[in-house]
Amino acid sequence: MTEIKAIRGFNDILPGEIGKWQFVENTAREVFEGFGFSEIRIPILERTELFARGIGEATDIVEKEMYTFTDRSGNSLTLRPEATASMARAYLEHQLHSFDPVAKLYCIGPMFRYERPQKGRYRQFYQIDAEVFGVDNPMVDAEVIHMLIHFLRRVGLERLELQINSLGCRECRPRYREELKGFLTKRSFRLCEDCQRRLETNPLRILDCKVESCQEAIAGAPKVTDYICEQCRKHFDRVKEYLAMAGLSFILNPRMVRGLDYYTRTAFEVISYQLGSQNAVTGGGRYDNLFQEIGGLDIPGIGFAVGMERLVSLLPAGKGFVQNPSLFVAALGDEALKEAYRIVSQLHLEGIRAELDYEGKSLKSQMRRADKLKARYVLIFGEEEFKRGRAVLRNMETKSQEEIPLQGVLNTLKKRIIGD
RNA sequence: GUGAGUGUAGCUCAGUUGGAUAGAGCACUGGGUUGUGGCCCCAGUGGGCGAGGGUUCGAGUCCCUUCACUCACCCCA
Repeated sequence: MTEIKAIRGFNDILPGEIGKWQFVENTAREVFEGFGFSEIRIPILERTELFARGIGEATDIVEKEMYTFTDRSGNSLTLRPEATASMARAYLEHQLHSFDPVAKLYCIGPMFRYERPQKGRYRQFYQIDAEVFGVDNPMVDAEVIHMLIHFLRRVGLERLELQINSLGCRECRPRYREELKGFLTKRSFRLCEDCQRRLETNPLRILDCKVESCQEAIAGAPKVTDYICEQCRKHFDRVKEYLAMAGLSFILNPRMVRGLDYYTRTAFEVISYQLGSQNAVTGGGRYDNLFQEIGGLDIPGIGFAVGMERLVSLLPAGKGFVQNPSLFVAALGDEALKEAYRIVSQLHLEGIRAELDYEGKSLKSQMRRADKLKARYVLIFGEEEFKRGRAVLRNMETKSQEEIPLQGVLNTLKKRIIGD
């Protein structure tokens, strides 16, 4: 029998680290709700077409990274590679705009992309998504970014860098694209192999190529922000203004490019230099064309996705996320063990973490286990005391112990455990 | 999809120019204290060296193939 292991890029999150995940999720819920967002849960499977149209046929995600299969009735389905398209679909399908044109939604859950795993990148990975549909006012751009930064601070992350850029709209971006292409074509002999190809497929991507010779070739290249139209320029100026009003500092990165087709105007990323090569903890932006691609209505949107495993990996180690038992009951002898079981069961009903040894091992080994589990108290429940109607309660930290009567043990224990 | 690195007990690793029953520390179990933890001491369980093939009298050590993991590229959270 060969051992069955989890498939490539799919990881288990074990009890030792789950505390961090719960902490991050709880903080996100609290912060986002405070900013007026509501949770939405969407399916993990969608019709392939939703992503193909929403994200863009020519993107890497759609071209080579989707988990797509045909179900038993012949429909092409895809495990969601991101949440935004599904959230937009849900918004349209249930006509949420008829309740209020502005919808502030967030969603937490796994995404799937068939990529080669590496540090900070897995085939199943978790994202926290927040989106605002229905407003294109720059004030919302700033508000969303403000919420994001506030969330990251609440989670305890320091030394992060907020980068912003404007990608222009469908009117002005093509102009810039041509301009850039023209500039780079003259210097194409200095570009790496990948960038030679990108010159045709996606010239903007060349801007953040890491190859040195490419960086040199890019020097002096036209900047997006110099080519965007009047409306886009105004929009971007207001975003910066509102960000400043919120007291946020940011770095303008005219070379930041987003890989999904639907992004327009504001784009942003939060970078950590403590991560590996995949250093974006979160990324997002405005997408005023997405809705038209998938449904027809002209609804603007803006949002971001936080990469949970990247975020969790930045959290300080330890920090009391592990839950330890409050009480360990060490019983000796069958009768005492039965009584111990009764007591522990009662404590569980009160929500008190209590453990006992089921195997009837020696007191020494039970004490060892209690110590290993870092139990605060041990109730020693031997046959002698049991006959006398008493038990010994030991405080594992102070090493002091006292004899308590069996009558009313539950109350005594509750008082001791909850009391301090 | 491409490239590089790694693959020996649950974990971290050591295994000399291929040589005799594969090691250490930690962890685990038991004992030293016939009913008491974390330190210490003693003992024990546990792998046949990712898998398959080859070279050889003999391979964890050499060659080939394959798989897995890691990091990086592409791209993204």
